[in-house]
Amino acid sequence: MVATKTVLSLHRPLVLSTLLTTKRNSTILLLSTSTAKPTQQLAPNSAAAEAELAHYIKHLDSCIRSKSYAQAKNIHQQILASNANTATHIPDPLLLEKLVVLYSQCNETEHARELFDKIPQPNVFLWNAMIRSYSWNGPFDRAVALFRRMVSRGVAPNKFTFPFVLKACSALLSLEDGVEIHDRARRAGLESDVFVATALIDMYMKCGRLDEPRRVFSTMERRDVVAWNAMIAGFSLHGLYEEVTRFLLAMQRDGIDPNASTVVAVLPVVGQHKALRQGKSIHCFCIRRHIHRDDVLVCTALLDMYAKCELLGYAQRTFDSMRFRNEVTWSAMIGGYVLCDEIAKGLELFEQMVVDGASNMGSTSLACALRACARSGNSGRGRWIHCYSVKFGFLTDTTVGNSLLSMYSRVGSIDDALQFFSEMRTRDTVSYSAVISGCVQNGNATEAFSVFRKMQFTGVEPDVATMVGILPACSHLAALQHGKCSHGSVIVRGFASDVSVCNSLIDMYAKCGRIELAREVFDRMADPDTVSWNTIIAGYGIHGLGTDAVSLFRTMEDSGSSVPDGITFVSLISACSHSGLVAEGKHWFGAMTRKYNVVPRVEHYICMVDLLGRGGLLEEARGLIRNMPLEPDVRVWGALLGACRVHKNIEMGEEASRIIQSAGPEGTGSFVLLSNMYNAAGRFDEAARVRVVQREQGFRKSPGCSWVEIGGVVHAFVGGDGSHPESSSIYEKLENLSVEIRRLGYRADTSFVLHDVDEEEKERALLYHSEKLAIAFGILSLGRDVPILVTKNLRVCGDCHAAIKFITLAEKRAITVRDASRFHHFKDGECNCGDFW
DNA sequence: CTAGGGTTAG
Repeated sequence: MVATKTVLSLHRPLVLSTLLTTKRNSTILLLSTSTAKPTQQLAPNSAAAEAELAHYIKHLDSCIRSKSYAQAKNIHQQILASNANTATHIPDPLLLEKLVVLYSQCNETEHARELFDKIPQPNVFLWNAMIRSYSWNGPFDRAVALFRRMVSRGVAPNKFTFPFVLKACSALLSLEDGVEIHDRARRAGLESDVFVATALIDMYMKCGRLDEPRRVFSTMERRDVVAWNAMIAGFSLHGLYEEVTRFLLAMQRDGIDPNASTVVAVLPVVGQHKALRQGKSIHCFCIRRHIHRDDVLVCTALLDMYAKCELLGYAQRTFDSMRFRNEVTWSAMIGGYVLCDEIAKGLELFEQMVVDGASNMGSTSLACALRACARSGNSGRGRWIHCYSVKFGFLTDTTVGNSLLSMYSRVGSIDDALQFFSEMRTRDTVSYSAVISGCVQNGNATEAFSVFRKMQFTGVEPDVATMVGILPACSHLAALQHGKCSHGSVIVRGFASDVSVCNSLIDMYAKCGRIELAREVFDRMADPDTVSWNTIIAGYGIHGLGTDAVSLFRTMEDSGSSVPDGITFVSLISACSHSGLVAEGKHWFGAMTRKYNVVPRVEHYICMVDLLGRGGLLEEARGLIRNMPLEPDVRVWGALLGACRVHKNIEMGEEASRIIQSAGPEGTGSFVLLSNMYNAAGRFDEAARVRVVQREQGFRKSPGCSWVEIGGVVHAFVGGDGSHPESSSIYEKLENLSVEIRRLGYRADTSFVLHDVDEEEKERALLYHSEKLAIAFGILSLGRDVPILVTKNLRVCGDCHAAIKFITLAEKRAITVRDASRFHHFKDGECNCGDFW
């Protein structure tokens, strides 16, 4: 491009002579006179040059018309290189026009713009070409800016200008610009022009307004397929299945035949609604009209529709029958398998693509395949795709990069995710969000905060998903101050009415011990969805407020707007379980199937076993497992084992643990329980053996850890922790407390100690449990009137539970402990869980 | 026509 510039200016003097003789466009004169220098080379052959140029232009024009862009560019190069006749280097106005059109059509927008800017007074045609180029390739705001400049220069936009600039508005989702341009079109009397009106419909639809398209559509002087398609595509975009079918029928009644684009516009919403019958009839329509045979778009849309309807056989058959496939075809098919949980087949297809469809490989296909890896936990394949992306240059693509981040976090390799994240060249909001939620999912909420801070520092704007990602980090840490801060941020950014954000806020407040604030957020919601109800019900559950959870469920029923799902009943039954409402829980378990058509899944049996087990009905729990229609997995037996441990039923516990052990490595989470069980039974060798097996199989027991937020800073402790700067005073406080509570009647229950050590040692180990450290620090740091909330990642140990009750007496203050199961509100020597947790 | 990050339970 620099070269072009040089050439043009070098030969500028010639322009004058040529133009003076041809007088094609006097404006060029103005351009050139200011910089005109004495010529070193006159143009004796200007007539010949002119002829040659004319020849080139004609050739160029015909190439552009026949869309032979490569050839056209070639001609441009010839003109540039043609030293034989220097006159051909001139910025001839007609040549410039052709070149602007050429490069704008080739989507080399910048190049086109450079040439465009050399034309002092472009005509409408050129403005349109330039605006069109921006509206296709972006930057879209430039199309709008150019439109404005065009208008201010007094050039009247025509019926081609409006569609182009409106397309840019839809890309920008800028309703404001769109409305302004609509106004101009109206004043220009072009509002009901078929092209303009269609573009208006499209723009309004994309910007989320459905009333205006209907109005514009009704005022149109005539409606062609494209206009109908715009309406249908718009409704399809908003998932309005009924409207789509209504317009589809109306269109045919109006004598307009649906075409391939119609079909392509309709099928996504058909798939979305799993309207298989409709989908099949569209398929038939395609066959009748011969519009699907080699149309990649139609076939891909059909394939996708079948996949969304979970008819993978039909999808695959459509896929196989296609003579031509593109990236979308492959991606849709792979994505279909992933959607239907046929992960292995999805990966298989990806492998086939690597062999047979490599030319179609693109970032979307890679993203689909990476999603499959993430879902299957197949980190090997994921890494392979990482390598593939490096090899074939896909790594710079943010979609691929973000998929990799997600894949690594989903398979548990958060370190790899962080490593890759640090190496990424461009990190957008999605990248940050992926890493933040990745950290939280992998249990590292602190890291999530640090990434979040870095994000704000870098100036990448958080969006709704980012906030939904960071709020669980607050929930996890029970970091109320961080949570409130995030809530503030949510309000400032205008996300406060987003349903998912509210759901996360409800969860955050509930888990930070402020159930009343959770309720407030819930009550303010315009229309809570099922997740909202589930979250608030579970919130009451973990606070031991089972009765409130049940009454809330009844309200949900009455409201009728959200239908209870499987998770609702998990939340409800476990709420009953945490409050000892055994009969109530049983009732809802029965009603679940009878009244709500929710098929019990393993999760529900886990809750039931937990409910019965905690209530001491161990036999009944075991009976339930034996009679359950599903295969009980290790988690079910784990729930029984947990109950056996609480109720110290060694025999049944052993039975449960045998079954869990026979399941092999699957029983990861149960290792801890099992080991604790043996420890509680005094069988330290067996307990140790379990831990060895566990280690051999590569499972690390997450260490018991407790934390407390003081002034917005989370202080974490592990058992026997000496790393805290205040350690010496914490231990001193604990020693004093130990004396005090003993005086009040506390006796250590050493059966909770995990190691085979002598009694005195055991007592010391108990004294330094992480929850006690955090509590001691809380007492030291917080004023008497400030409530103490300590969070523990595992269940609070039984000895600590007993000790904390005495501590509330000794210190005359309330203490709240949130463990893996629920909140324990300790006060005046009692706990609201009633020793039932 | 496809595709990247997100909420609820145990």
